[in-house]
Amino acid sequence: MDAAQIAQVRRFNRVATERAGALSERFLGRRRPLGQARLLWEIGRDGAEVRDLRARLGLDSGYLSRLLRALEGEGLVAVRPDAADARVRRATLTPRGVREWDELESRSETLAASVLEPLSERHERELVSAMKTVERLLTASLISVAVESPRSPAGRWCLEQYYAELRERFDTGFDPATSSLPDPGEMAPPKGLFLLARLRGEPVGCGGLIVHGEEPAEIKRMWVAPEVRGLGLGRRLLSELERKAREAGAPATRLDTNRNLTEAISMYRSSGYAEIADFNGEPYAHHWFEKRLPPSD
Amino acid sequence: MDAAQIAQVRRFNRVATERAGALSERFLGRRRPLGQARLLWEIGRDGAEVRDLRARLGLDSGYLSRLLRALEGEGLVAVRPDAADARVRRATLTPRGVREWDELESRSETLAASVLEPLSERHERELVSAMKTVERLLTASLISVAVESPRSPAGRWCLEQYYAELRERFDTGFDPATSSLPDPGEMAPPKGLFLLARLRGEPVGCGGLIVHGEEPAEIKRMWVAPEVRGLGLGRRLLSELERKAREAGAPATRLDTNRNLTEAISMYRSSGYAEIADFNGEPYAHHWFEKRLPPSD
DNA sequence: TCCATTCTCTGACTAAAGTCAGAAATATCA
DNA sequence: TGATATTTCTGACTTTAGTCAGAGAATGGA
Repeated sequence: MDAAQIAQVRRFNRVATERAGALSERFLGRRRPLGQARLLWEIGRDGAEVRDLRARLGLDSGYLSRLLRALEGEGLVAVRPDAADARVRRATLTPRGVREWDELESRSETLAASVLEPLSERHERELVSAMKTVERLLTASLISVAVESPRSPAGRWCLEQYYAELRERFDTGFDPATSSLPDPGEMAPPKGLFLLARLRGEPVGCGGLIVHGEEPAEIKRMWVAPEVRGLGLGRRLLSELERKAREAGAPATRLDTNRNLTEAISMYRSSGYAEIADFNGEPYAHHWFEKRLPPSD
Repeated sequence: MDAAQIAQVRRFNRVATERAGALSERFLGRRRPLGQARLLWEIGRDGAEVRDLRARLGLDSGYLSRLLRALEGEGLVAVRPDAADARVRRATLTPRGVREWDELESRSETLAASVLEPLSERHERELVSAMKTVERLLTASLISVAVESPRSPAGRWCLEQYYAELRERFDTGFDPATSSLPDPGEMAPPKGLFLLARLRGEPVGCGGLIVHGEEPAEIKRMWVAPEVRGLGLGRRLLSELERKAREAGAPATRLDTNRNLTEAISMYRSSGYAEIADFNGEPYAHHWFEKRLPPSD
């Protein structure tokens, strides 16, 4: 990452912000304040719970309440208590609100079209394909990886997804109880740790590490959500776990895997893992890998 | 331009705006209001005239004045009358203001670096190159083309740039008086028209058309500023002029050019122009071209 | 020299956005 | 059942952003 690359990112930010400015003018184009327009948009055709809106837009509850009253006053929105939990309230669009929403939608579409309109067909295709790349990789860079507890709701959810995928992909199905997989508690200090990847707050991947003192550390339960595959998250989790293992003084990392997880196997090989003999007797595994770690400094 | 392309542009807008949001938080990160921070940034290390700031930021003069007073009050900015014209005032940063500006600069750099930081080297290169493409083509799509008077300040400026370039590139130099180039007045209704291309308000290209009734119309003084070459503006101007000629009932468009303007010649050829005999006796020309126009409907 | 124009500033506003401290209703759990 | 937490709402604010009219100084051109 050199200065020229950073300068390019900054130039890009400037131009993209200029265009994004046009986007908020799309909202401002209506005579409605931006805050109200954004809220109307966020409620959407299907409606939304007020607490969700608060979280998504990051608004103060008092302020949000007032915005809702304003939209209600204009006959665009109706707010009713939730059937299941009467503390929670749901906002839905009235027929007039839906018309207004459609109008915003169509403005947004017109704006997008106006970006392509002045370009020749060749440049148009070139721009769309570059935008696709930028969107994909910008999304990748929005993913944060941090140590969390495997017992947290997000941690449990990822592990559940992981098991479900194994059940589906292994020839024999998969039952966590039969596997020699460690108890979640093992992936917590002092014996190990658990990394969780999040995109916009939602969990999208995980990976566990178990440290065995001077022996090689074990990498377990690496999982990446299907919607973010191909963005390099697997490799990122892997190298982060290796770093943590090195910091803990492990001379190497080891892992096992099933023959059906072909992408994982090729990622391990290309990340410097060499196949070794069965070291843990895991009944679901067909391959065992190890990577020597350079000493931490 | 199909629905899938438009959808991609919208997805891109969403993600890029999300990142751009981080950008305004960079400003908000300081405890200073966004408006003040933007102004401080825009004044820059070299200072700026107040009227320029007003134009660049698009602010009301009263509002700008108050923002300047606020920054002055904090000891970040000094405003002094311009030496040449005492109506104009220049804003410059005080040493403290420079420190503040450097802080914003470094925040912006850190933000840009944080976009690349989570990516592998391969993805990093891929992202930077896609950003470059997006920036280039988004800039192209920000260029507006409109009919203006060739006598307007912007029109004159473009023509002057055009002449200067011919002087430089023609083997024989160039003197508008010797050329059979038309008087600017001819490129105005009813005999013709003049197109001017602008990027963020600044003129970046032009092209004139002279209509000869039922005879082929003539295209004259096509010029594209060096900094926006390669973005398809020449072709855009050309096809717009052809459209105007067709609307005026011309059966064809004609033009002449000098042998040294090789990019122009190849653009004419690839746009459907065929070489014809000298039709106007222009002393500086070596090639004459014509393109038949399908009748307008 | 006078008149129109340019440029900046001040005073007097408004609207939008956001904050904070409770109150009230409902749900959850020991 | 009671204590605690969650969710939304209202009232009473502040700050930011922006508009508009007009004053006053300086300039440029007839």
